[in-house]
Amino acid sequence: MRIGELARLTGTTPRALRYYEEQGLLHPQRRPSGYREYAPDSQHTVRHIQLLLSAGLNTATIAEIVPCIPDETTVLAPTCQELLDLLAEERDRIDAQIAGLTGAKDVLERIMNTSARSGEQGV
DNA sequence: ATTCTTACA
DNA sequence: TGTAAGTA
Repeated sequence: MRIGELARLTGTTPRALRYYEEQGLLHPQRRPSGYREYAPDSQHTVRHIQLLLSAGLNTATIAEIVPCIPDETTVLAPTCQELLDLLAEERDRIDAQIAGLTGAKDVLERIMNTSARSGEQGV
């Protein structure tokens, strides 16, 4: 199938699919016309990419994960140990972000509580 | 009508 | 990521 159909089937845009390819996430064949030719199962690959993207992983990391997925039917069945290690790192990264955001939120709340008592000098 | 590449108010 | 331009 060509880029337009794959985009329609996966709810993305041709633009995004070309970007994925540029990032080494997809490797469609080329027709003599120069048009990209996608395998029918690339549809599942794109879904996996979108899932990982929504988890906040960057394209470089996703490029390492995608080849670890056996059949395109499975929903990210962690096969290789490599994949599990990468996911563990991402989990830690997210925990770190949560800690950072929680800290930022606390700062704002302290400022708000101070301002609430009008007149006092905040922070 | 679609896709391709390149480039950017 | 959208979009415009100029092709194939």
